[in-house]
Amino acid sequence: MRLKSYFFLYNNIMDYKIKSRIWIEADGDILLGEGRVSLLKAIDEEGSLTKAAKSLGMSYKKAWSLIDAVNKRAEKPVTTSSIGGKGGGGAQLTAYGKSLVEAFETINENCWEFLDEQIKNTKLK
Amino acid sequence: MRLKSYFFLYNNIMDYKIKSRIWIEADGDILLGEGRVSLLKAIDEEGSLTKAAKSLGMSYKKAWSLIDAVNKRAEKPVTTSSIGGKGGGGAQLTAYGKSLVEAFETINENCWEFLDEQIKNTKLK
DNA sequence: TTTCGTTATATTTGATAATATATAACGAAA
DNA sequence: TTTCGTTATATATTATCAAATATAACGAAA
Repeated sequence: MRLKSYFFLYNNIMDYKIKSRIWIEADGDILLGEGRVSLLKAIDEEGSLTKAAKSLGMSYKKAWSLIDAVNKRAEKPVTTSSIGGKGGGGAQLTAYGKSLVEAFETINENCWEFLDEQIKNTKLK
Repeated sequence: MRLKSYFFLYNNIMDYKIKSRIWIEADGDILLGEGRVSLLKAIDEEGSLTKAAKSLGMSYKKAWSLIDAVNKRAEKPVTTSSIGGKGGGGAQLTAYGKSLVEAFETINENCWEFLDEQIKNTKLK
C-alpha cells in the first residue's frame, strides 16, 4: 500500500497528498494505463475476457474494446484468444504482455516512492 | 519541452513513450492538477478570471468552478477577487498560490525526468 | 446617475462516454 | 447433431460532463 505524503507548512503537517498516474503511449495513442493493466492481470488470473470483465465490474464491451486497442498498438500481441471448444473459448496473457505489465507496475511504484520523497522536501509559504 | 523516453526491445528502439500526470489532493478531493495550475498562471498574467479563461479557450463557468474548488480546499486563499470598479474588477494570485504553483511545476518536471530515467533501464521480452 | 467589464450564479442545450441489449460465429464434448 | 460458454460486433439507450446562454450584483469613473 502506498505511503501518505505531505507538504509541510512551516512546522504544521498539512493534509495535502500527492498522487500520480502514468501511462504508456504508442504513436500518440494510449497503449497501457492502470485500468488496462488491471484488466490484463485479471485475464491472466481468469483465463477469460468475460470473467475478467466481471471480476472488475466492467462491461464485456468495454473490456473487449480496451484489449483490442492494446493489441492494435503494441509491437507484439499482448493477449491471445480462442473461440468455441471446451469452456467456450478463452483469453490468455502472452509472455510479452506479462513483461509489459511487470514493467508498468515497477515503474509506477517507483514513481510513487519518488513523489513521496519529493513532497517531503517541499515547503510552502 | 519534455524529452522523449523509450522502452528498449533488445537493441531496437521502440516507439513507446511514458507519460504522467500528478495532482495534489486535500481531504480526498482534487486541489491542484495541471489544468488548475495553468489557470492560476493565466490569472497571474491577466489579472482577470474572464481573460484567463479566454486565453485558455475555457468557458468562464468552468474556470470559476475550478478556482472556487481550489480556494475551498486550500489551507489558505490561492486567489483573491474584486467585483466592480475600474475595469469591472479582477482576480489575483496570492503569494501562497504562487508558492503552490511553483512547487507543483517543480515536482512535475522532476517526475518527468525520473520517469525518463526509469524507462531507459527497462527491457521487454 | 449612467456606463462599463468584471465576478458570481442558474438554467438550458449539446456532446460525449458509459451501459444495456441483442445476435452471430465458433469448436470441443456429450 | 445439439449443447455450452466463450469471443466478437452492432445498435440503442442512458448517464454524465462540457458548453452555451442569460442575468444579477458590484463599484470606480465619467
